[in-house]
Amino acid sequence: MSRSAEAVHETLRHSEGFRSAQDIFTEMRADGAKIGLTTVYRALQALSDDGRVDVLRTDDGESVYRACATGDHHHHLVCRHCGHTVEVAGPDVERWAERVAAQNGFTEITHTVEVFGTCNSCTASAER
Amino acid sequence: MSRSAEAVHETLRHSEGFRSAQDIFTEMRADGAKIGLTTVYRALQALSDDGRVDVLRTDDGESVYRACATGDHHHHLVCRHCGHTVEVAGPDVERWAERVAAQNGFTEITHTVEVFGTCNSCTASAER
DNA sequence: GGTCAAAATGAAAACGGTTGTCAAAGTCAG
DNA sequence: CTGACTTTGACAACCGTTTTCATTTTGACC
Repeated sequence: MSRSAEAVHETLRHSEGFRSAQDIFTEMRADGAKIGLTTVYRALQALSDDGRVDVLRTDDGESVYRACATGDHHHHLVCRHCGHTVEVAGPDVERWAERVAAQNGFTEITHTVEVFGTCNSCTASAER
Repeated sequence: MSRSAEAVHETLRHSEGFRSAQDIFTEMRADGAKIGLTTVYRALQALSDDGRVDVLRTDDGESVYRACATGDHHHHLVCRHCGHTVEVAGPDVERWAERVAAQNGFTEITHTVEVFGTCNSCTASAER
């Protein structure tokens, strides 16, 4: 893994929620890193290939990245306001997916499950 | 709902799986329809706003559309080879999402759940 | 029929995130 | 130090999508 990929990973590890490539690039530059946008994209791709970061697509088609605590399979609970993200395991969902797939003759299952909502503190600040 | 939106909806209704905008546009043109790409995009947007078609993002960021049997909340089981799609209800998943959200103090939940796999007939043709 | 304003249409340009290009810079074993 | 190989980054190209804007169509109302 190249030097800059590590740097990108490091930046990601300090972040709370999902970040876009451009976003990461801007922050790294602001922190004085000498890195190009191309390299950030390459690093993110490499990291996600290695399963070291998770990737999500926003509704407007942007890819967003996050360094997750574990490489194990998990899903995300994302606050749509502040981006705060909780990793959640969902054994029930896995089983459900397997079941409906099998019932319909589908094999080699993969699935995407993401939950969006408003987190505690954002609810609080909205009420204020 | 405008004339061309109906035409797009009709085209979609004849399709088996999820289709991209450009794809739909090409087919309609091939069928002799006089319609512009812009209008197809606008129609798809209107239709999805009305909940008359479902939208998905492919892994490479393309939006794909499908006229679904029901306006009720449901998920999809999509064959990654032929695009064949089955609509599935997932009450268990809904409950799971509600539960993990509540446990973490999240409210106003929405979620995306899509399952990809290889369908019966594609498994068969691969073995042949 | 005719007139007019509002809505719909589509060709082309703009947009924006992402990926490709390619030459320069860095790395490292021998 | 040298040469082979890898990494980097400025910039251009790409591609799906959206915007623009002038033209056409629609549908009231006479």
